[in-house]
Parts: sequence; C-alpha cells; structure tokens
Amino acid sequence: MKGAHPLPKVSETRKDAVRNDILEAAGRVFKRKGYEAASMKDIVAESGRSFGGVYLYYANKEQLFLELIGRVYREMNESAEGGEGTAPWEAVGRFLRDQLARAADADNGLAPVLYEYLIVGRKEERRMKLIGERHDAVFGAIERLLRSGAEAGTFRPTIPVEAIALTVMSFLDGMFFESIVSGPERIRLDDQFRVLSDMLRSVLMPGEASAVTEEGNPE
Amino acid sequence: MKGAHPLPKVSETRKDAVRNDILEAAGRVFKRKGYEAASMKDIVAESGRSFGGVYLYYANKEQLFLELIGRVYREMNESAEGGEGTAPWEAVGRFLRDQLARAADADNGLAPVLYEYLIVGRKEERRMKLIGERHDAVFGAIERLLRSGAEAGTFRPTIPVEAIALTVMSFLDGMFFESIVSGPERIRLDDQFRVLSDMLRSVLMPGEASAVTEEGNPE
Amino acid sequence: MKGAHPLPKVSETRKDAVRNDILEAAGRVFKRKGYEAASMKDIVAESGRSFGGVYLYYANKEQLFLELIGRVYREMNESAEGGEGTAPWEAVGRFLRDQLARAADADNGLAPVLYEYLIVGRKEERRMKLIGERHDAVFGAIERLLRSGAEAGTFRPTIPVEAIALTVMSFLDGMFFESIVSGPERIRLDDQFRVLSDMLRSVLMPGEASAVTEEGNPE
Amino acid sequence: MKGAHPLPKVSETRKDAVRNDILEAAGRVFKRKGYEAASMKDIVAESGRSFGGVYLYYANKEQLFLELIGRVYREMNESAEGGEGTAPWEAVGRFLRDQLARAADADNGLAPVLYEYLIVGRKEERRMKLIGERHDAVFGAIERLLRSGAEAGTFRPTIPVEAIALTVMSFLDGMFFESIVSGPERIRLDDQFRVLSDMLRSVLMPGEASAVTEEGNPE
DNA sequence: AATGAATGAGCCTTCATTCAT
DNA sequence: GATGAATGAAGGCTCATTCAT
Repeated sequence: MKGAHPLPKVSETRKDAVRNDILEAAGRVFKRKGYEAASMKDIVAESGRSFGGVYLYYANKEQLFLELIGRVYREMNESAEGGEGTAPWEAVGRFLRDQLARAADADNGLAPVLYEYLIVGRKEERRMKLIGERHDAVFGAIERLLRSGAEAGTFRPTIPVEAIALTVMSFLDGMFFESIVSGPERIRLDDQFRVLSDMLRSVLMPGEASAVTEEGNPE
Repeated sequence: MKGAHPLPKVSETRKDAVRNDILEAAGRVFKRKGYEAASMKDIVAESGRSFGGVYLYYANKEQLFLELIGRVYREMNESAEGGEGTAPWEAVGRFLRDQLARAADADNGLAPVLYEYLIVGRKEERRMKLIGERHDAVFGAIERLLRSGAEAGTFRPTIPVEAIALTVMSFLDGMFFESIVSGPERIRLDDQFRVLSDMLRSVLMPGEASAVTEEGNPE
Repeated sequence: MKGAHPLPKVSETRKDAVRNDILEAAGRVFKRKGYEAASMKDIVAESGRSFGGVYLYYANKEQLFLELIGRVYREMNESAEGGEGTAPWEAVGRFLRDQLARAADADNGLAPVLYEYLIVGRKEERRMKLIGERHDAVFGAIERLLRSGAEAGTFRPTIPVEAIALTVMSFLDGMFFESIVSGPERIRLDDQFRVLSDMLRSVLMPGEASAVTEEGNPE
Repeated sequence: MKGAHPLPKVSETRKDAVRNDILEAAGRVFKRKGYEAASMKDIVAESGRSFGGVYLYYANKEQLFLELIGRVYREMNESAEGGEGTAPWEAVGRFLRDQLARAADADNGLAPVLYEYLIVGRKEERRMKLIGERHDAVFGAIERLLRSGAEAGTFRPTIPVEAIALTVMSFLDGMFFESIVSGPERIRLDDQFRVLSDMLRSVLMPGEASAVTEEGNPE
C-alpha cells in the first residue's frame, strides 16, 4: 500500500495530463474540421483513445469545446492586461498588434470554431451564457485599456469610452470574421490595422500630430 | 437556354412563380431556424409542396440558399449605388445608416444565415466562390462610395481608399456579428455608429470641423 | 394528374398496410425477445425495411409497443362484452376460460411484454398513464361482468362487487405472471381455474349447490 | 474451501462484513432504481468502494442480485413456518396478513426488483434456475400451511390442497404486481384481502358460518 | 410535372467488465 | 487485497436525397 498519502498526488497529475491530452486532440480536430463537422468519433481517434475513455473526462462535444474556449478567453484577457507599466497608447498598439497577429493566424486557432459555435447556436438558450461571457470578457479587456489611458490623462476622448470600446470590439470581430472567410491576405490585414490605428488616435487623442503612425504603429 | 422549343410564355411565368414561392418559403425557414438547423422537411412543409416538388426546382438545400442570398447582394449593391446625385459624405452617411438599420434588424433577415453558412463552410472548397463574390460585392460597394467622393475632391484621405474600404467592411461585418450573437441593444448600435462616423470623417476629411456629427450623422 | 380525388384512397390503404406490416414485425420481435431486449435494429430487420422506413411510421420503440398493446386491450374488452345475451354465470365462465386460454398461451402473446414494460417502467412518470389505462380497462371489463349479473339478481354477493372485481383482476394478473415465468404446466392452470371458479361461486352465489363445477366450469 | 491455510478468523469476519456492506448498498440501489436501471456505477458509488472492490466480492450485477434475493426467500419461508403452535386458520390469516403488509409496502422492498428480474429474464436459460427455486419456495410455504391444517382436520378442502396453494400463490403474485404498478391504494389491498379470506374459507372449511370475517380476518 | 415513401450511413452516448498499478 | 481508468460494442435516432408511381 502506498496508503500514506490520502490523496495520490501522482494520479491527480496523470489525470490532468490525460484531460489535457484529450483536450488538445479535440482542439486539433475542431481546428481542422470546425465545430459542427467534428464528430466525437474524430476526436476519439485523434486522441488515440476509446469512446469511453474520452467520455470519462468530458461529458460531450460541447463540454470539450467549452473548456477549450475558456483558455482562449483567459489568454485574451492576459493580452489586454499586459501593459501595466507601458504608456497607454503603446499598450493599445500592443493589444491591437496582438489581435492582428491572431487574426492573421486565425486559421490555425480556435477563433473560427468559436465564431461558428456562436453563430450556429444563436437560437439555443443554452449557448447564450457563453455568448454573454465572451462579450463581457472581450469588451472588458478593451475598455480597461482605454479607461486607464483616459485616467492617466493621455487619452482625451470626445466620445464615451464605452462606445469606443464597443466599436473596437466590433471591428476586431469583423477583422477576424473576414480573415476567416476570405483569408488574411485578401483583406490586407496590415492596411486595416493602420487605418484602425489612425482612426483610434483621432478619437482618443484628438488634435495630436497625425505622424503617430510612425510612433505607435507596428512595423 | 433550350430556347428552341416554343415554350408557352405562360408556363415560363408559372414556373417562375413556383420557384419564387419555394424560395420565399425557404427564406422564412432559414430565418427562423438558421442554415444548419433548417431541414428540407421544414422547407417542404413551409412551401406547402412535396419533396419532389421542391427538388424539381432546386437541386438541394444549398442551391436554395445560394439563390436566396443572391438577392441580398443585389440589394446591398443598390443601397450603395443609390446616392448618385448626393453629396459624398451624405451618401456615406446614408449607406452607413442603412447598414445600421439592417444590423439592428439582423434577427429578421438573412444575414445571420449567411454568416453561419460562410463560417461553417469555410473549409469547403465549393463555398469559396460565394465567399469571394460576397467580398467583392460588399467591398466594391463601399469602395465606389469612397472613391467617388475622393474623385469629387470632397474626401482627401491620407490613406489609400482601398484600405479604408476594407476597414469599413470589417467593421460592418463585426457589427452584424455582434448584433446577431449579443443582440442590438447590448452592443449599443447607435453609439457605435456615431463613433464610426467620427472616425471615418477624420480619415476621409482630415482637419475639418469635428461638428460633422451634427451634419452627417443620423438622428 | 389523377387529380379528381382529393384524398388518394389507394395510398391511404397502402400506408395502413405498411403500418400494419411494421407493427406485426415489431410484434414478432417483441414476443421473441421481450421489450428491453428488442432493438430497433431487430425490428427493422424483421420488417424487411430500413431504419428510416420504420421511423417514418413510428416515432420510436415505445410508440410501436403502445400501438401494439392498444389492440390487446381492445380484444380484452371485447372478450368481456361478448356475453350480452348469455346467463351471468356462464358469461363469467366464458371470460375466465378465455383468460385461461390466453394465460396458457402467454408465451406466444404480448402479455409478457406488457408485464415487462409495466414492471420495468414503474418509476417512469410517462408510463404511468398506460398503466392507469390498463388497470381501468381490465377492471372495468370484469366489474361490468359481475355487476350485470348482480343487477339481474343472479349474483347475490355479500361483498361489494368492486372488491371482487379487483380480486379477480389480481388473480388473473398473477396467473399470467406465473404462467410466464414458470410455464403453464408447472402451475397447473386448469386446476387453478377450477379453484377460482369455486371460490367465485361461493362469493357471488352463496348457498347454492356446490355442484356448479359441473354446470359452469369449462371442459 | 482452501481451508488448509490458517486464515485468521478476524479476516474472515471482515470479509463477510465487507460482502454485507456491498450487498446492502446494492439493495438500496436496486430498490431505488430497479434492476435494469441500476448500474454498477451506482452500486459502486453507494457502497463507497471502487469497481475493483465490488467485483472482488461479486462477479457481476446478477450475482449481487441473486445473493440479495436469497434472503427474501429465506424470510418468506420463515413467515410461513412461524405458526407452529397456532390454529391452522389463524396461521393462514397471519401469513396472508403478512403478505398484505409486504404488498402494501412493495415500493420499499425488493419484490418489484425480483418481478422485474424474472419477467425481463424469462428468455434467459440461466435465470430459469432461480425462477424454479422461487416457485418452489413460495409454493412450498403455502402448501405446508394448508396441508398442516388439513392433516389437523381443521381444513376439509373439496379440492386438492396443491391446487389451492397454487391459486393462492397466483393471487399473491397478482396482488404484488398490481400493487407495484398501480399502487396499493388504487387496488384497495384491504378489500382484496377480505375477499380472499372469504373465498379461502369457503373452500377450506366449506359449510362453516360465513361470519368468519369477524374471527379470522385482520383489523 | 409532381408526389412522398423509402433509404442507410452516420451521429452521440452508455455501461458491464477488465487489468495495470 | 484494492483501485479506478480504460475499453468498445451496441443502442436509438436523424435527414438529405432519390425514384417508382
């Protein structure tokens, strides 16, 4: 008996590892096929396990997806938090650049799957909760970014910060969407990014030299 | 056309009427249930016809949807063409207001269905064509709007018009998407519209009085 | 167009025939394997049709069974109604003999399946309705039989007719049950039938010559 | 028995205790959910042990149930033996009253589970053995009761005692069955009990005063 | 032209039992 | 003795599309 330990820490770790294994396999399948088209059979095969083995850890396809998507939110939040010590406009620039990079790589991420999940499930009461959470998470991240700049006096928006945040959010969603369906090249993500930067500057810091492009924009 | 046969005009007309009947029935079902969730059985029932009857006119669910969505593009183009004699900025305002109205009413239109179709089918080679067409149609409409203003000298963009057009397109897609999944109220469509107007002014007509809001914005 | 007929009678008939075909196939499977053990796959195979073909007519296994069992009730009722013009005691005798015959042949009927369905589903709210219906149907049939004899003055029960009816019902259920699990020979159905007859006579027609066995009993 | 090993008595006892623990847990689950619906997972959880732990003591769900049901038979036999010194008719009354009480409380006992097990498994060769045992146990108990009364001269049945015993057994099974599926109130167990008593008296002690109801019936 | 019954591959999920640790 | 993660066959059901009538 290894009985000394009341909770076998080792097993816990292993369990987590397996959970993670399955999750990653599911992630690969979702990315490859999309949410609707991914079948549990695919996920089971990709994970190299059995049906029972997968269902032992996740109740169904949706739970698998939900857990997977939770990570994306967390990362997005972290991306927005990052710039604690940074100058506000630079923090915004960094955040946008980060989103740009994600959008450019949308095909390899879960974003398309999330968009699919949300759009397809728009009539299902049950998915509403996730939808709300996503909205709050993304919106909150952007708003915090703008508000801290406003409080620092760097941003002097003539329009309420909330409205600007919502607008940025819409734009980002649109950029992702376009990138997903039309491909990043066709929609010239870089150009769009520059336009957005300029526009944002004009409402956040009205009157400042337009040369900002040289200062705060990427590349 | 097999036009050699002297098909009676009446029959042609009747055929078109039937096609239209079915199409409208399909439209109602798609709006009500979404693309994936709509079954041919639903459409057959809504049309008051039989399976055979529907398949006689449309090869499958997808064709039905494609024909339906063709109309939306045509309307969207018309919306952009409209302002022939109008002042450029007002034409832009009108176009945006039009999109705003559509977004606010997204639930009752085919837009959600289109977004769903595009997102879900992003992996299917076959849907690429439609995707490209949609992109060109929407982008073209916006670009024409902006370019005519630039050619008239009213707009003096410091950024290439194409980039601005793409950005506007992204924003509109995002606004639609958000409206669909989160609901028009939650995302304060009106506020977003105002922010977009301001932003757009600042890149299209840099240096002009910010009071434009009073002139060119809706409400 | 055969358009003259608003309702194609022929098709209706054919549909009924198919429904019946499937029902009979299901009946054979249920009898052979029991309710739980019968799979839709079995029924589909036995019916010589496809899954879709069967589901076109019946929503699921339960509906199939319920429709099947409806017939049994109807027959049971008819069995009880039969003796309109007959003398009360003879009507009772006929009814009992009928039940005896059914019990003896239980293995080849649906009764075991019904018992299984009721017992297994005793916790399921949904099956309660059927259970109630069955109870009322069987009880009603027996009670009517006894009551008409009482009203005719032939039966002079010292115990309320309802109580006797319930007792008879219990006995019949028990006889069926025993016949199903132990086999008709082992439980000597004939002997039991005679005992029941005697007992019933003594409470329905107290004081009459015990020789009734010769008059009213079967064989 | 591998009895050669000097297994410490304590361990043997502990083993029995564990077996009993598991058995009782299984009993609770069976009563709560029924035989088919009870899963090994439920039993494992209820017992507070592991799958392996349970399978170590019982080979499968069926063994668990079989051991459990063995007790019921033993108790039933004891119920019938009880009345050694009692007057025959009173012993019968006691037995019947006992069964009535059990039937009234059927929901809380294993009887429904047994009925389910027998009915569902009627096609399985393997369950036949148990079925036979049960039959013999119950039948034997009743027959002994009646025969001892007959040998004492108290009962003067005009019908063979075996037939009466089988009939009583059928009735009891039916009463249980009805109680299980329809509920004890709906079938007025008390009334049925009285009817059965009267009937039984008339065949066991023909010619005696019908006032027996006052003497030998419960309540 | 029109009907609508029929097809059948494919989907998700459950659960008794085993066996490496 | 104990554990509990893992197995995988089997079950019920759906739905786009076809084709005999």
